[in-house]
Amino acid sequence: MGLRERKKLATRTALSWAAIRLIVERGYDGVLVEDIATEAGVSPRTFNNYFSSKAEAVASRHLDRCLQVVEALRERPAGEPLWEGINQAVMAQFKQTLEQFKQTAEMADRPPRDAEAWAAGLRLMTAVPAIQAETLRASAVAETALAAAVAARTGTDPEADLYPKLVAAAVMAVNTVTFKHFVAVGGRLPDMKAMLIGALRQLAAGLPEPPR
Amino acid sequence: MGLRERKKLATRTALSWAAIRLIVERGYDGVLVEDIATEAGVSPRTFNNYFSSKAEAVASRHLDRCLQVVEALRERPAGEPLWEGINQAVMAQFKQTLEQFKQTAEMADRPPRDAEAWAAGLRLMTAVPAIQAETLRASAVAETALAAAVAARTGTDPEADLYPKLVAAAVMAVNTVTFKHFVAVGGRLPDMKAMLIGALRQLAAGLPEPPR
DNA sequence: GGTGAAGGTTGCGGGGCGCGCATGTTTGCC
DNA sequence: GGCAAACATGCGCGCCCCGCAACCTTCACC
Repeated sequence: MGLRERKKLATRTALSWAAIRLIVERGYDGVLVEDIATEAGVSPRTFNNYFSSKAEAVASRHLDRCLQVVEALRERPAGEPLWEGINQAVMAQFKQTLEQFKQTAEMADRPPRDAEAWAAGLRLMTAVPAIQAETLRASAVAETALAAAVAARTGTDPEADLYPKLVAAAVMAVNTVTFKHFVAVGGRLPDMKAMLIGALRQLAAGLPEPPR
Repeated sequence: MGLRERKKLATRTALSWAAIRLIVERGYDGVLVEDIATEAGVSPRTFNNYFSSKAEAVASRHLDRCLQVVEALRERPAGEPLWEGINQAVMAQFKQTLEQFKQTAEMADRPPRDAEAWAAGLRLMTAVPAIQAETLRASAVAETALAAAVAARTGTDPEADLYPKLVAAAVMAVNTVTFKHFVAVGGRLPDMKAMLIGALRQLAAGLPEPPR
């Protein structure tokens, strides 16, 4: 990867993190595009070369995370059963989310005792309609890619067949629900891993009636 | 329902239809909020008393449709199996969507031969990022309501239990996929009904591997 | 029916946003 | 080393969204 592309990626990431940090701290309306650009060390005009709105900048991290799941699935051994591969891909990315979460807190230069304030800000941020909308759109984009990966793995047609789309939608749904819960509990995860696995298993097995 | 509320609802609906009609005809950027307001017979300022963006006005019809599914499920007899109720609720609303679709075309005052132009406009409209995002958010809102309905029906906890959320997410996913296909084929529906039912059945039964 | 309170609509004004365009600067390639 | 493409930036404009204040309609209670 050339210098050019690396720089672009760095700028993009910096803008996205800056947007998240500032908005978590000051609230969505308390942050101008100008602030984000300044924080990332570029001009305000440049912000809109990368993102077409504040919300998109925020959701961009989410999009990247989701696309990594797709990447992970594509790299699982070909002979592996579909749902085993999905399990592994999702779990791998889940661990990485934890890393990122810690990084975020560190990047915000916060002592651990402010963790609750950070979590509260996160909750507030995810409650903003525009951010919800853009985050969901990111999920939808990733879902399409995931469906393609599932189709490739199961030998189905990504356009004509319903199965890969259904699987993709179901997996993304689990991802979304889990992420919401993650934010709701403020980043502390009691048995979230088990929850993720359990949800995926339920999906694969079907949902005829509530467990137990 | 008093006169006041009826008027409000009428204005809201009129604004939403006007937004859809104009945008399908002229494209998203070819329509100003002012145009929509004029079309609906209110002042531009009033538009933003009902919707906080053009995209939200468009998605509002989708939201209403989704919430009707929830309503329909709530009105199914209590003893009925969950997935039977879901099937009926979804199918009932699907029929209504057809009605609405015809109505839309009629409201646009178009002879049937312009159906392709209308469909093309629709496709264009649904490709606009802001509209995609807002539509997905509407789905998410409805999903929450659906989860609550499922919880009520299955005696599970809408907050703590994962099952109702998973069911809701899965059903909404089917709805979304179907709607996309609906738009993709331009409103002509070969065996979409069977497709819907089949998808719902697959979900209930589980997705361990592709059918056949 | 009359009347006050609540709820809606509208015009005005302003800050912010998103983007097209033109210009200067950096990167990649030969 | 030099050229072309890609990128960052400044400028400017039109639109959007919303707060505010004034006016008008509906509703409930008398």
